[in-house]
Amino acid sequence: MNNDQTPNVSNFIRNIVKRDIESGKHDKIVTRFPPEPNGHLHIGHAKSICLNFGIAAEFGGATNLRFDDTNPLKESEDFARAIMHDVRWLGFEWNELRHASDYFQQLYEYAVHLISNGKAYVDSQDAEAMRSSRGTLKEAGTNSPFRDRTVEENLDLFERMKNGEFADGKHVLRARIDMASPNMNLRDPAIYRIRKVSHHRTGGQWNIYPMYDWAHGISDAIEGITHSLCTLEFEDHRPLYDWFLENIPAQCHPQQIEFARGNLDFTVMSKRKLRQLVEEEYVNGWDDPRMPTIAGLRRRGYTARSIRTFWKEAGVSKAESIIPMGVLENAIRNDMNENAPRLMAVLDPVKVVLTNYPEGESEILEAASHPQKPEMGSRSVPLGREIWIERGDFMEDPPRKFFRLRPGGEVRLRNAFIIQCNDVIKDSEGKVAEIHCEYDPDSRSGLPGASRKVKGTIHWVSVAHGVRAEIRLYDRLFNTANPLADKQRDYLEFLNPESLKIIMDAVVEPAVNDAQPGEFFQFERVGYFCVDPYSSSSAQPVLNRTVSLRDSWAKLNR
RNA sequence: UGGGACGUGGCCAAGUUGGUUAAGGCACGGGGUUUUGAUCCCCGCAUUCGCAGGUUCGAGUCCUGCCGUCCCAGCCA
Repeated sequence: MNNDQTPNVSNFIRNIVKRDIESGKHDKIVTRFPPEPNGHLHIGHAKSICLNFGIAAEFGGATNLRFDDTNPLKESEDFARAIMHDVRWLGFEWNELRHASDYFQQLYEYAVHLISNGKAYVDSQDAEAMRSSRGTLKEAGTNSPFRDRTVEENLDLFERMKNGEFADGKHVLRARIDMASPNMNLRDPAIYRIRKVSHHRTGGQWNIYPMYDWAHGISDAIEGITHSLCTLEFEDHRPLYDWFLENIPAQCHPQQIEFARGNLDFTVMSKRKLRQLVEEEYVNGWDDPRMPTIAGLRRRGYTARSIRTFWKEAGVSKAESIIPMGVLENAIRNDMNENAPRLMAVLDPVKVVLTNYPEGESEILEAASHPQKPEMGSRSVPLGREIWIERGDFMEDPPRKFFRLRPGGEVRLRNAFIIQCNDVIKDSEGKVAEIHCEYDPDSRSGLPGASRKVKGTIHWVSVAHGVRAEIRLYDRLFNTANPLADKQRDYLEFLNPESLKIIMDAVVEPAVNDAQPGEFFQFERVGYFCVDPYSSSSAQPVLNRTVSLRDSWAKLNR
């Protein structure tokens, strides 16, 4: 239920694909995931990845990874590498790796074809003139004075654009469609612009670069894509997508289908904003565990499976929606609950002395790695006369229904003994410094005396054996559900100042020393944590909190 | 009367060409098990599908009108 066994939910795209296969329109489907290599992938891209790769896999088709690298000003090989890594990490392998830039020559030839048929022309207006003659949403645009150049002149000019004879912005190639169209995309859209800059893959080979609309559909056609899935904002571009393919000798005509992006609350998802958070150092890089990027989620401890399951359960539709962060958190909890070995860690330690425990002695207890899965084995947990417990697990004057330790009260130490509190030692400020308890030797886990009913069970770590660790407590990046809702205020004002709390003196049971970077655990009664892949060392383990456990006690006290 | 789309319980979302009682998940409420106040297991949770009319023996599914929300005026993708 919390793995890839989750049944596929029916959605309108799957229905279209299914129908196309049953009707024989296609006997094999081909999809593509087409990121622009100008930033890192985020959880929203994961939806598209899961959809494109998932649906092709389900129907025995193939999916290409294609970089939409038509704007050399913004793109880089570094981003491309990071994207490939993230796609693979998510668990998908592409059929072929392609680039829009692989098709630059073909795209150019098709443009010449368009010009030759009088369907495109070189416009020499400047950007400002083009903008003002485009009209408005309610008024038609006006034709460019260059719209009726001869085919020969257009051909000549376009070739010279390609050859680098003109400066950036001097001319642009436009499709000749309809300046009065109610659809702004059809008002003679630009298809080539001059950019005398080096491209990360084609170098200085080109002085002109195709626009998205021109490059995308043709790339789809070249690759034999059957279903070109994209987000809702491209709905208005579909008539243009189709117009282009109808006006070139394309070998196939893919169907563009739009679906709603996936949004999450308490975060932002635009590449521009994520880049700002990184560049202005509101976070520590693209892979900061608070970021909704794939890299951030990975470092936070999210598994690829949990992300896949999350999107599978969220479904795909055309209705714009914002999914609560709690749903994503629930996905990783389910995965971790199933697969995370259990350990004990004390985040806010207070010392307990077992006064009837022999001085200088200790013992090794065996504790199951998972309460419901004996096959996951066990680990050794040392216990001595002094242990750390959570400060919050003791109260001198507790409220009703407090099941933990109190003066005179009994509590079970997880995997160990039942103890009873006899004395409380305080420091000069009245803060609890030490709690004195007696333990019941007959109540050790596994012994008959352990079956005694005790209201509460708390976790603990031996003072003599515990390992000091740095623990990073991550919380939501923003303190409001929709940081963009308030148009008067900048979204940065809603950054949660408590999104990261660092605890330097937490204590973890020694089994943590065997942990590898990236490995995850449940710290019982606390939450799910993973070993930070970069900062952690055996001398000073660093653990990131992925997500806390559900806490109905805390909820009750809210 | 610019154009394009969307509107099913708190949040997602399924609803085959109109046909008996509107899936499922999350959240929420109640109960049980439990050496994690975790997990797990039961039970409950829309007489109603943005609103108003209409067609029909029968409509969330068809028609008309209205309301609300989102997208489009980059030589970005």
